[in-house]
Amino acid sequence: MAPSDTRTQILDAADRLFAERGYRGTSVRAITDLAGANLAAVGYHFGSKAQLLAAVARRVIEPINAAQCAGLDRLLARTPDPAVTDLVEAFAGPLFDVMPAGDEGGARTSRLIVTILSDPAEEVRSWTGPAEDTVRERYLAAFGRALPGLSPEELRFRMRGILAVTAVDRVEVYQRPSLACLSPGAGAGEAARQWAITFLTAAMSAPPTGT
Amino acid sequence: MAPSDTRTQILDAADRLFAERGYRGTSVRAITDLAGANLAAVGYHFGSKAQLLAAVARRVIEPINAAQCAGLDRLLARTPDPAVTDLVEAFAGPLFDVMPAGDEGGARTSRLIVTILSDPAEEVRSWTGPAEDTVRERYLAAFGRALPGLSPEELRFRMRGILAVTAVDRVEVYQRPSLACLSPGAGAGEAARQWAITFLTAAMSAPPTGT
DNA sequence: GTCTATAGAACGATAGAC
DNA sequence: GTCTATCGTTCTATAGAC
Repeated sequence: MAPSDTRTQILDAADRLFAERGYRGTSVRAITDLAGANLAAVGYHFGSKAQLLAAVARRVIEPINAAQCAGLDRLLARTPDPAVTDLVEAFAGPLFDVMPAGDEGGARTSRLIVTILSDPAEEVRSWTGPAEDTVRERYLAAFGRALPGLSPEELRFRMRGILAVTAVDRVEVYQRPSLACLSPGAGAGEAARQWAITFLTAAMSAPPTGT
Repeated sequence: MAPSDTRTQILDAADRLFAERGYRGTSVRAITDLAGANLAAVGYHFGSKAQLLAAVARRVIEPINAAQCAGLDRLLARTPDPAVTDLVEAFAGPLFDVMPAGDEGGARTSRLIVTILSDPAEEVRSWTGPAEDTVRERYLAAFGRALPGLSPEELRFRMRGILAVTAVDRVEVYQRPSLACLSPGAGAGEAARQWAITFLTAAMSAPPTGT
């Protein structure tokens, strides 16, 4: 129950190693070594390596979903038809907020998310629940009201664009800091957040593509 | 030398399997089986599994780079300061053109690219050459002239956005066709291409983010 | 250039003592 | 809940015959 629980230690170690080396690139032995636990502890607490990944994925995704949901609720309490820029901020913002450990931690978490989402293995994709789809559908409806005239297909394309821009940006910053062109000091993460909102608000607000 | 060369057969099989299962999820045995070759042939022709990946990566990336480069040359031959939308199309277009095998082949190639780019292993990242950076720098300069007032950092952020949107969109279409919301018939790929140009032109043209 | 055979190492999972 | 020990599998790489 304490935060230094073996189970929690394993989750923390797996979070870090899956992000840094990918799912297949991380052995159970590496995780338990980093966690200071025994090899058999993963089997005992999680059942298998794949179920450990599912637990890690849920732990990182759920707060993001909750924040996205709460943000939309807050907007809708003010007005039934929020502006595009507010929807963008409410949806993309939580992706910049993940992890309290500052810039490196946040980028590592984004790295973890992309690692999970981009792994083709069935094993890696089986953690997903219905909550993510619910949130996305709610935003889809809100964006649809804010952008009448946009076909559902093109709207969905643009929603994917939001995810792509937020996730990939932070991954690159983490993987190749020399290319980041961000001063490593404070504010870099905040700058990227504002750039993303500018970029995505303009993109979402574009007139529908003509036939 | 013939197209049914063992070496080429192995490259084709590796291209497909790396895209479908990732680098670590693909064994050399699976590749040689699909290629109708012997297990030892990979060692003989490429030296190692990692060097085979490098050959696969170069084979798929180089035509894209060449097309991006040629597209920029064509624009610059007309005017020294091309419009943002033309730059977007010249840069992103080749990412939609990859592979002649139609929509499925193109999406699989995009999947391969994302698999390669998102794999954290050093082994997987070592294929890269200086050509990609050169093309990107040339576009960066052209976009910089078309978008004065944008800081180099924000411009670079936006360039990453282009890559993110084009790559992730096609990956999702390939991984989860049920979510694609594209009619599987002809024109789906072309629609996505146009949507991307609309989306990205608006995003790139956004006014600079204020401090 | 192609093949067989195998070395040598790492992996995930688990049985069973404590 | 934690540990040791190990089983059975799979992997890449390569030596050496043809």
